[in-house]
Amino acid sequence: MNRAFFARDVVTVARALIGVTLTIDGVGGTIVETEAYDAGDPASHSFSGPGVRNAAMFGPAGAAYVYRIYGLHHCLNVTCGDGAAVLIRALAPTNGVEVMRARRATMQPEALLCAGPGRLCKALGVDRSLNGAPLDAPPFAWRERVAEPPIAAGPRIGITRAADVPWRFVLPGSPSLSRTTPSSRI
DNA sequence: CTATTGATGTTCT
DNA sequence: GAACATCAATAGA
Repeated sequence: MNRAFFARDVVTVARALIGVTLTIDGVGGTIVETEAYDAGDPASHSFSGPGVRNAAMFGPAGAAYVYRIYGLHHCLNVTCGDGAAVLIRALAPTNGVEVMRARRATMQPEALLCAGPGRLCKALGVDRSLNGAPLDAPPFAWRERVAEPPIAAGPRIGITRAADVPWRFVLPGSPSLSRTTPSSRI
C-alpha cells in the first residue's frame, strides 16, 4: 500500500479500502466500513477551510488524520489530498485480538471490538499522537485484498449536513459494522 | 427491539 | 455558548 493508493478520488479510495487489512503495531483487522468526506462537502471538517484541527486534511495524501470527538473518543481518517479524507469506521478483528480486548474497558464479542470509529481507535491504540503520520511507514501496515469484495453504499452516520449523500461504504452483512441491528443494517 | 441520556474536550461563532 | 463524523448504560415496549 503506497501513497499513490491514497492520492485518488476520495470515493474511489473509500471503496478501495473495503476488504483491506490494516494493522497498527501488529493489532488490527479487515476494514468493513468507511465514509468519504471532501472539501466541497458541507459535512466535512475541511468544508470551512484549514484550521487547527483539520490541518492534516490539507496536507499530502497518505497521512493519518486523527481528531477527538465529543470530548471522549478519537476517529481515524486517511487523507486523500486537497481537503479530502476517508473515515475508517469499522473493521473485523484479525490480529492482536487479546490486546484489543485489554484496551477496551467493557467485555465485548470479538466481532464488535472495532465496530465503530471510537471503538476502533480505542482497540488499536490510536490517539492524536498519530495525527499527520505517514501511512506507508510503521506503526501502520497494510495487506491488500485479493479480490474486490461486494460493497454496499448508503448515507453517512451521525452527521446533520448533507445527510442524504450516499458516501458510506460497507461489506454487506459483516457482523463488525457500527450499526448491526436488522433495521439499520444496509 | 427502540429511544433516551450522561459523560466530556476542542473548535468555532 | 453551541456544536460535535460517539459510546455505553438504562428504561420501556
